[in-house]
Amino acid sequence: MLLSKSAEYGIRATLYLASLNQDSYVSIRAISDELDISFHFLTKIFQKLTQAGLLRSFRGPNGGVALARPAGQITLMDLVTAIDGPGLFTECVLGLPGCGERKPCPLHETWGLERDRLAALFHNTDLAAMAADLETFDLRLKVLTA
Amino acid sequence: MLLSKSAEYGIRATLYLASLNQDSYVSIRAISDELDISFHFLTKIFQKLTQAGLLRSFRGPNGGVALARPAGQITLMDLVTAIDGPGLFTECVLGLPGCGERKPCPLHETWGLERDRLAALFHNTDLAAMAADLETFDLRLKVLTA
DNA sequence: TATATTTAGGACAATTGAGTCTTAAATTAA
DNA sequence: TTAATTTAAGACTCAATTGTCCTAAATATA
Repeated sequence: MLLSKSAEYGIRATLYLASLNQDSYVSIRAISDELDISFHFLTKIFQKLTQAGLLRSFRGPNGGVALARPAGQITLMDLVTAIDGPGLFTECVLGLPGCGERKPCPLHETWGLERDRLAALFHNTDLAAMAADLETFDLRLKVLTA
Repeated sequence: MLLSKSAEYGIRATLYLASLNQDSYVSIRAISDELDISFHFLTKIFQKLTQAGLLRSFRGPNGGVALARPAGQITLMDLVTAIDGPGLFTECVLGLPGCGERKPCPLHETWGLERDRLAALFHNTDLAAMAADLETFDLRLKVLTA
């Protein structure tokens, strides 16, 4: 359980939105249908991303959501921290509230290195790169229908 | 949320047990008191570890729990998988059930490398090494009392 | 203006994780 | 045998996450 369900859905759906490469708004219903994610649940997740300034939204006919910036300027880190908060990259892996340089827990150093790598990975992976991989390698965003 | 609360508690408590370096059984009550972990909750966690063969337990006066093997032969990986299951090291980071080499999700390759590093870290860190660090660097297992 | 469309947002239900409590079973010692 | 100690195990409560539903607000179009 590295990411919450909300974060998983949010990443998949936003990446799908980016891959459409569309100028106009895309309705949440269309995305939730395509990716088999609950429409209402996805709406809430997108609201978070909109409030975080990662998406734009528009109500009414032909409304929907759109990336607020070019896909190359929205990173996995942006999405994860907007949805799950920064905890994964800041908190002690043993859950000790006061863990830090002064009084580290036994995993502080060793996990710190790994956590920084993970943070760098999330920071250096943007929607444009992922969308390009989607095309190049025929990757997928939804479970295969049986 | 890399690890569950149960896993956090389980690691802390088992490491504390190892650090005592005691031949006889140590009562769960003594450990839960020392680390400020709910006694009943910790009992459940230790039951899992006992059933997984990582701990021995003994009922009655002078009973308690003890490591089932030398501390050098119990790894973080043992503890985490016994408590949280293997999901962290096996499941798709986007939660796609069928994600694999044949039809990978966009993060499959990049997360796979990081996940393997994490798995290696957990696999290569054992209780003896951590207990030694505890002494050497005066690290801590419990929150500081105000 | 009236109607249809679509996001916003709150209330609510279901599920899971976290934590508590009680009783049973095993063991020791008086 | 009796009483005290301690883990085992199940029932139960509480809280957070996940998921559903309904109404309001904004917008476009007829």
